[in-house]
Amino acid sequence: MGPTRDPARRGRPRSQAARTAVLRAAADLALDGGPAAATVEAIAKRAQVSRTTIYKWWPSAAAIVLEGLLDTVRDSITRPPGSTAVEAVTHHVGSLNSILADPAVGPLLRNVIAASPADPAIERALLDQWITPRRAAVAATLREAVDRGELSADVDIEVAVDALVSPPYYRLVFGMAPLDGDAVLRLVQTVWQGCRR
Amino acid sequence: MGPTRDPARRGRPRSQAARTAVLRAAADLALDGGPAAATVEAIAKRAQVSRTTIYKWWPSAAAIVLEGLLDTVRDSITRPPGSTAVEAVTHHVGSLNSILADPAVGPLLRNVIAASPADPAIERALLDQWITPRRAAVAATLREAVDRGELSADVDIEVAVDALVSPPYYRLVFGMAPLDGDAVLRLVQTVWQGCRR
Amino acid sequence: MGPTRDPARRGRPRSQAARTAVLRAAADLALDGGPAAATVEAIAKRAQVSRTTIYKWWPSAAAIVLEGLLDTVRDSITRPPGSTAVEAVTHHVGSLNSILADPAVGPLLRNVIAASPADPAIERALLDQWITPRRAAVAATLREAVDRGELSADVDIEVAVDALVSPPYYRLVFGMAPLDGDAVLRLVQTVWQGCRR
Amino acid sequence: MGPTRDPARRGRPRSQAARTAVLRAAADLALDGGPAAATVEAIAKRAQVSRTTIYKWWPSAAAIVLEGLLDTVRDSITRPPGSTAVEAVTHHVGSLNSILADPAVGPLLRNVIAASPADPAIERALLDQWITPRRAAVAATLREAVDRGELSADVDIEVAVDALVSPPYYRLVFGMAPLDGDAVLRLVQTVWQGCRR
DNA sequence: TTCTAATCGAGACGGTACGTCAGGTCTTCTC
DNA sequence: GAGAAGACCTGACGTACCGTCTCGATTAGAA
Repeated sequence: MGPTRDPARRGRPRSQAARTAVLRAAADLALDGGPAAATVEAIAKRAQVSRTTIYKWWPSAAAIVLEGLLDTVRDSITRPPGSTAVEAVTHHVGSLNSILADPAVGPLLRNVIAASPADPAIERALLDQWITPRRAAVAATLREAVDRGELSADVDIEVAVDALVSPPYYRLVFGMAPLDGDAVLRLVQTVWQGCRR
Repeated sequence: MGPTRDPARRGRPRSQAARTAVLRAAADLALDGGPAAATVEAIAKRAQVSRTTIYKWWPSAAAIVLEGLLDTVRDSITRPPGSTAVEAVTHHVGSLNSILADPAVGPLLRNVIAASPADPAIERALLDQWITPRRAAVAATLREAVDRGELSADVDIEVAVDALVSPPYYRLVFGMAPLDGDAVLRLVQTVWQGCRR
Repeated sequence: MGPTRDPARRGRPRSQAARTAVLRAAADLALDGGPAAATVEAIAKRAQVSRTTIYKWWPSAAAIVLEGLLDTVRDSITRPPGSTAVEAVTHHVGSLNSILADPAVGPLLRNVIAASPADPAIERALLDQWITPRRAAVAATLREAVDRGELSADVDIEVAVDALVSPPYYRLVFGMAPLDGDAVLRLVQTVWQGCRR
Repeated sequence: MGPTRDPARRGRPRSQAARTAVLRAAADLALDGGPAAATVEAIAKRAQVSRTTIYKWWPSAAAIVLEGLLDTVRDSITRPPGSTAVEAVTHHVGSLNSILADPAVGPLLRNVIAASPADPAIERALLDQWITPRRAAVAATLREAVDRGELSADVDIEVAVDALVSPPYYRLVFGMAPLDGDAVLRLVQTVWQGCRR
């Protein structure tokens, strides 16, 4: 209930310019050069920031890319006001697919996913800050539909969520062409129908 | 009409012992140690094979792991004799899920997937030798069901395949718990129902 | 008008301990093992210094040996005070011969000479920092003797220098026994006499 | 005095074509590329000969270069008929200097010298087949002059030989310009005069 | 103002793995 | 039996990044 800002922060404050320069540089390098290009060394050089500073604030290059990623897609889980359950799901899967298909985002996420098996911290962050919230949003909508009787009571929500959201990731991680808008519609429709009886 | 043996193989023949030792070592290292442990250096040491020999036959550590992987799951795309279409699909998705959930296989595939964004050759091989044949098998079965009128004529086969096969991969790459047998059944059922009308 | 200390030296200062350890290790290895033993790898190991640090400061193993060599014989070109020209020349050739005959120096120089045809930088350094200053010292003394009328005016200084200094090198590079003190005396005497008329 | 050819040599005889091709290739490579270029690997490739064959007949690349060198300068120790001692010495030193100054020979010898500290066999061969015969020829001539009273009886033959022959080598191994004809004359004259009294 | 504390930039350092090159040794087939 | 072809192990190369470590320079609030 008191003021949350720390009143006793002495010393030189953290440079916001350095932070954004680093995030920007990491994204740029990763986008044209792949994961191999986004090394701490290269990021430091491009961001005009010393390596020491980077190591002070981030544990790895992948962590930088992930932080930049989460920054850009913050608040991307939305539900159109007044929408029905099926509309909401369609909107969610559609915007998820759009994000992953975005050439300025998808490759970055793919890089972070690639870093995750070697780095438990990345794996955790990815689950907690990316996967789980999105699954929860879809699951809530489905549960609502079940409650309203729109969907069968014995639907396995987790399985339904899997069927709805995994295709865009699957296509991303294997470098396949992303789903187009129609395909997303058909996907949702198919699963939705399958959940009615 | 002579025997099949190649008459013109000059020079010392390739050591099969070395090949298998390398594949074995790579798998072992990757399984307990993650992708970071399966370096060419470490593989060479563990397999008692020289680094140069490895570089002669494989372009990277990931390529070794992939080759070992493809070796172990060779001919894993099967269809139970006399099975109906839905049984065949269920069998396929179930065995795919089992493979990915196998603690001696899944992590290896996850590592290879992680290597793919940085290595176009790995990405290609993964698509051509892993993904495409499996998709084709499922797609053929679905098409057969459509032809027989078991499924609606306007089913989008690619979308249906996506919904059926992507969940196991999705759970693998994000380090989530794999689907259990029941979940696989429900997944297939849901999608199958969704494709009937 | 402050002290001579450099005010603008940023970053971690170079480790003198590492430098001397490397020079020492290189000399030791080269002395018992020959040029083949003094690899950068072996030097790094023996000096307890990382290979990268070595590559940061020296371009090759031979360069290290040469630097150590130049360190140990620094200021070895001296002229006894109050000496006549012939005494000075005798002293110079004698001490040159002693250096090359020194089992802790000669083999090192021989190694560096062996490296020179394959490495222009070594060849240059050898000429500029070893050969030329020594030739110049002898040439100056001879020229002085000519000026004083002790030697004939039409002496070819370069040829005389060659005759005086080359034998110790010749014996070193071919692995022959070095000249002893008497032989040096006779050598100088012979050439000196040959230069009087 | 029967035929010198061994009557009991069974199997395929050694290919002379291979031998000369190897010697030629080694010389060519060493001449434009320095010692680093004349590897067994490169020689085999250029000579169109298998590496195995080379290793069968020569112990190292330097040995090949040396053998080629000795082939080309065979019988180069001559004495002009009817020449006086001083003429003979002048001729010898002059032709030695010419050989070392020859751009098709000097660099090869320099390479072999460079290989000698790391290879006792090369060092031995160089002394036995190159240095010693030449020193012996000069020493014999000098001794003859002493016997005839042309030179002082207390001349140190070894020292005199050193002074006469070492300058060309010295200049070769350090990459200095070779002596020209006049310089050779003055060198011999100087030493000769110095040996008279 | 001066002190104190933190950040930042520069750069050296010990490591690990990379991918390559050459050296030798070997095994097999061909002439 | 000589030679060619080629696989193999060994060891060193020079490079790229890693993560850590000194330093000095900078920038703030606190004394």
